[in-house]
Amino acid sequence: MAALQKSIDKRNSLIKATIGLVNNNGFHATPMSKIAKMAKVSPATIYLYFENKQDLVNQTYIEVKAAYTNYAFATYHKNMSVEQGFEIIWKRIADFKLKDSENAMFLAQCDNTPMIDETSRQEGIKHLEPLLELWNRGIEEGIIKPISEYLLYAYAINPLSFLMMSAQRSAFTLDTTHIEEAYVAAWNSIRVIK
Amino acid sequence: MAALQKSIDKRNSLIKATIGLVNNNGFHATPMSKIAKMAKVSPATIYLYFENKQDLVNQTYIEVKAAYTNYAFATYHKNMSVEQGFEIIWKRIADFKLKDSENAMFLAQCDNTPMIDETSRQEGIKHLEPLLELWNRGIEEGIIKPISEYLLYAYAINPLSFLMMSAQRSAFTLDTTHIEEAYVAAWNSIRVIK
DNA sequence: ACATAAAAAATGAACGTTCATTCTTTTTTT
DNA sequence: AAAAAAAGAATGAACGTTCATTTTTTATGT
Repeated sequence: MAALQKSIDKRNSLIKATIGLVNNNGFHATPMSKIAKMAKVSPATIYLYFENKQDLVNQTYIEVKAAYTNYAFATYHKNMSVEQGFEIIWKRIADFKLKDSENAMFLAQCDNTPMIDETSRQEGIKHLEPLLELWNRGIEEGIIKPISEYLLYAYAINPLSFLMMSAQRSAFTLDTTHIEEAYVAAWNSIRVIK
Repeated sequence: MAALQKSIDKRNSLIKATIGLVNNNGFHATPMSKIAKMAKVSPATIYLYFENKQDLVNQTYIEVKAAYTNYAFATYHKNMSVEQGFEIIWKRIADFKLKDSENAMFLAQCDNTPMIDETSRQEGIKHLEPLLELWNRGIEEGIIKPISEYLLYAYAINPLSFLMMSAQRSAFTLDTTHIEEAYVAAWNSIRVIK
């Protein structure tokens, strides 16, 4: 195998191990030694790919966040109507959180703890631009309530994280009916009701 | 001062120190030595009040959760209409999260990490009974959508946590206008729209 | 093609530090 | 004076990171 590919594989397996262990134990309860063991690598090798533990988790965060937003916006185009655009993006996000719940859980933990550097967090937010643009367009067209983007996000998108966490932790199982109901609730919370 | 009162004070200041330090640094990055220092107590003394670090944080969680739900349901009575009841509880919760953001942040972090024992988490959930009862009544009366309590919570209550965290972390400031807008969004997401 | 030497990558063991917890002594209360 | 509470110092384990060596890869000359 080409040396470059081997390097990429090793880095990927380190990132994957980090996600798995942090999900189960939290940042500070996952030692580098365990990450190394899970990735089948020596602890010292991690430091060839990452500066230190903080750098490893920052890079993991940015990478997972990029994969998430790529997936979310993959089928969206700027010439769609606001309703269409919102439904498509919302359902892609739901899809990601259901199917790729390992990654989704990791993002949720990062977004709710002081685990990630502030700069890396900012970097992650940047990727959400298309959604903010869509909302602004919706507000201009009188379709979406003229409220802060924080409120829009809180009611339209974030509840999906909560649902995913509930499904992970309790006996609650998220099926397609729930997703449709959740979509209706999301849309009703942010649209202008006449 | 009475010895009993002194004991209570010492325990309270340990719990307060725990909340402050965990909020800023996370569970595993707050050493017992720092908690002791902030509470003006010897590290050894902590072990007279709590079994170990995990027990300290579990008890802190349960105590804060109880204060939260007490506040949330203080002005609610079972003979209120569903609309009234929901508005009153919702706004009390908003009030708590705004005014007592230290405690609210602590709960948010506990609820989004593997920091708390599963049993303590369950214990915390119990206190929400009155709200679940209200929702069931709302569903029976055809006022609230007949969907899972997880969905109701995700759209009606949890967004407030997200908003509080955003306000803490970014330049975003939550004022009374936002709260009213958020309340309308919450209600529209869970009520039956005719 | 192949042997070989230089370079790079990877390793396991070791280091210094930090932490939760305990032990022994001192202080405070009864 | 006895008992209880509190203290600071000590302990052992675990951690992130680095160091000295070994293994693997790459480049070179035949």
